[in-house]
Amino acid sequence: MKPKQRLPDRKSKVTIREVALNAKVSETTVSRIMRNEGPISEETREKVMKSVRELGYVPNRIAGALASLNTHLVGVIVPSLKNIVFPEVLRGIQSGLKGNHMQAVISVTEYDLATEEEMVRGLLAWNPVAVLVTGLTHNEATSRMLRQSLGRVVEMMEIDAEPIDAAVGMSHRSAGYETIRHLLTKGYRRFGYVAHDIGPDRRARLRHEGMVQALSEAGLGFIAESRAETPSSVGIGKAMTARLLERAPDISVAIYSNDDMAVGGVFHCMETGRSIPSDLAIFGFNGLEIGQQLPQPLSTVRSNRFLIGRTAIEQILNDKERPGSPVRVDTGFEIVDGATA
Amino acid sequence: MKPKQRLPDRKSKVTIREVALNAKVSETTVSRIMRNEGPISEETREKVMKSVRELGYVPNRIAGALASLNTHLVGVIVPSLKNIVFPEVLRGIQSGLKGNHMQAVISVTEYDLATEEEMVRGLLAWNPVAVLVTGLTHNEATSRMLRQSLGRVVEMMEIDAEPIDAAVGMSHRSAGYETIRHLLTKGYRRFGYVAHDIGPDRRARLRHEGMVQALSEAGLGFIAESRAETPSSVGIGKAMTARLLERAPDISVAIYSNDDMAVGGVFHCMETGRSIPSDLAIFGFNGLEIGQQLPQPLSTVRSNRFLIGRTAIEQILNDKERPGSPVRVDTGFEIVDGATA
DNA sequence: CTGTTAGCGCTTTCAG
DNA sequence: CTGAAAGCGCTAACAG
Repeated sequence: MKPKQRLPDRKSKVTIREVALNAKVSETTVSRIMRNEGPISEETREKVMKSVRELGYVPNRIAGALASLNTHLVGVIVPSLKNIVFPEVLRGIQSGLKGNHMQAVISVTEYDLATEEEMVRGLLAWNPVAVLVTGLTHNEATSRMLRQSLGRVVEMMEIDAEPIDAAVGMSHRSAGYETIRHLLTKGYRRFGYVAHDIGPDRRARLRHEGMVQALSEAGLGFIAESRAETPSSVGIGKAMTARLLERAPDISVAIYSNDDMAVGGVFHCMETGRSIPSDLAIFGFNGLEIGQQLPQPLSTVRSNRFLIGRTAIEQILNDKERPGSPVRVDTGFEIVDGATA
Repeated sequence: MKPKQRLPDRKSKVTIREVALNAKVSETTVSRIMRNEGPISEETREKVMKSVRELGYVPNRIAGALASLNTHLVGVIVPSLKNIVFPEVLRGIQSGLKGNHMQAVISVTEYDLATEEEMVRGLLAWNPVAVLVTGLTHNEATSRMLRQSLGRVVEMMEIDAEPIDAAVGMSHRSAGYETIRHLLTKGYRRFGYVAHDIGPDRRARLRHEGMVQALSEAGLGFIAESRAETPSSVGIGKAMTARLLERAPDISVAIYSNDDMAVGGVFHCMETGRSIPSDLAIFGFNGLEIGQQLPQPLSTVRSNRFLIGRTAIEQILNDKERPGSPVRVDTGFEIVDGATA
């Protein structure tokens, strides 16, 4: 009777201990080699690396993090993945992380501050080196947690208020203000506003405020506004444009809460045979590729999403400690004078 | 001389120890309460929770994970965040994770298998409960690591080959095949193909193979193909369409590697005054919102990205152990008979 | 250049 | 229902 073959136990993890035993060195030495730290003789290194390869050893970062009190984790919280804006921020983050053997733990709030609180609590439990959150508005508990957390905290996207530690983004209020100044210069006087549900979208609200201010300084105001109660999309942009034009057929320019919505406006005009910009001018926000590739490039404001993510990471890489007083980094914006307004 | 005020040390973390001391119970009890596990008297629970709140205790998941040998981490690897497809998969994942107090660690490979290897190694070091990777093709080292890893492994997006543990997605080869069958039924005979750089995009290649097969069975083939050497985008779709039409002005339908490219094709036709579909029919892949909102809804194949992410998570939630033999879950696809072909 | 000794903060038996 | 003891796998001093 043949003895049962002893299969290698899939569950038997190989730890630093096995490697050390196998290579006949101490665990410390193996640890040093795995982290490229401290002086190691070439001979020892090779001997150890041989064992590492033979055994297929993968260091356990959990244990490492606990011992060194340093996770190389960055927590990231974005409100949505629904339009391409936040994935672009994430791309910036990933690009900044690359080569720093740091890892991103990503959570999505769906624009809900209570969810944000939950996500922040969950992230902080992993002792991340830094937490990158979206926006400067949080609920009480979230703010407290972030303030008291040990690592860095970067609030992304906007810089219109005082951050906890650092903010990287642009002034949405100015963007709104400059949008109107730009359109006034071009001679527009009859303004309409088309938006998605901007209740939870503070930055869209700030832009709107900036617009209203600039309009009011010029003795004007929006003739009509049409706001949806759903998140932004091209379809909603179409629908809200139709509604706006019903209410106020005589407006000359429609400003949109963002490019997705504005593209919907463009499509609506195409479908109803309106000429852009003579029958209706259209102005968006973000500067997405799709808008720039339309037969008539969309007039809009370019926000630098990738740069925001990238810069946020650079902030935390440049300085592991919080600055004496909160820092704001302006990644700017740019009016894109397209063909639709 | 006043004694220097003793500020609460921001760096002094509050651990389970402090809570236990403060509440005059053992650490074990605090641990049980924090995890809602085991029988605890109401009295004790309240006493402890009071201390927890007072001290602002946040359990350290690193330590917890090390002790319990269970992180509630799910590693996710996607090739790109550049178009909206993978963010939609991520949304599905996040939606499935919600309420399971699990967290996603996300990495991006930029369609590079060596980068993927690095990312997989990095992720496995955190002992995730599961790893969700994109596609069924990996390099040798990656495959080995995934096979030997302790947790579940779900390969997302395609099911055209044998997975390591489980695959969730659709058959891209069939999608390509069915696309041609559909267009043949509609009477098209003169086919062109427009693509982004599909070298690293195995799924686009599989679709192409399926198309070529169906064409060949009908005694046909692509009259012309125009492929870029860059990732997909609306702009590239425009440019490649122009190039295709130069080479073969007489094709009747252009099939695109995906919707982004196809939308570029639509815009090109608008700009050059071609009628769709009479002058040129256009067919995409993915079923993105933008395509469906065009003045003429795009004819395309709907892939269920959100569902793929969602289902991948459900797989690992349903069964913590790997199935006896690899499982394939088909999330299907659907021909969208739009107005462009 | 290498090893020894203590933990990191929590969970898990196993006893009461 | 509660607690004591023994680690999880690794790293950080500190010696040699």
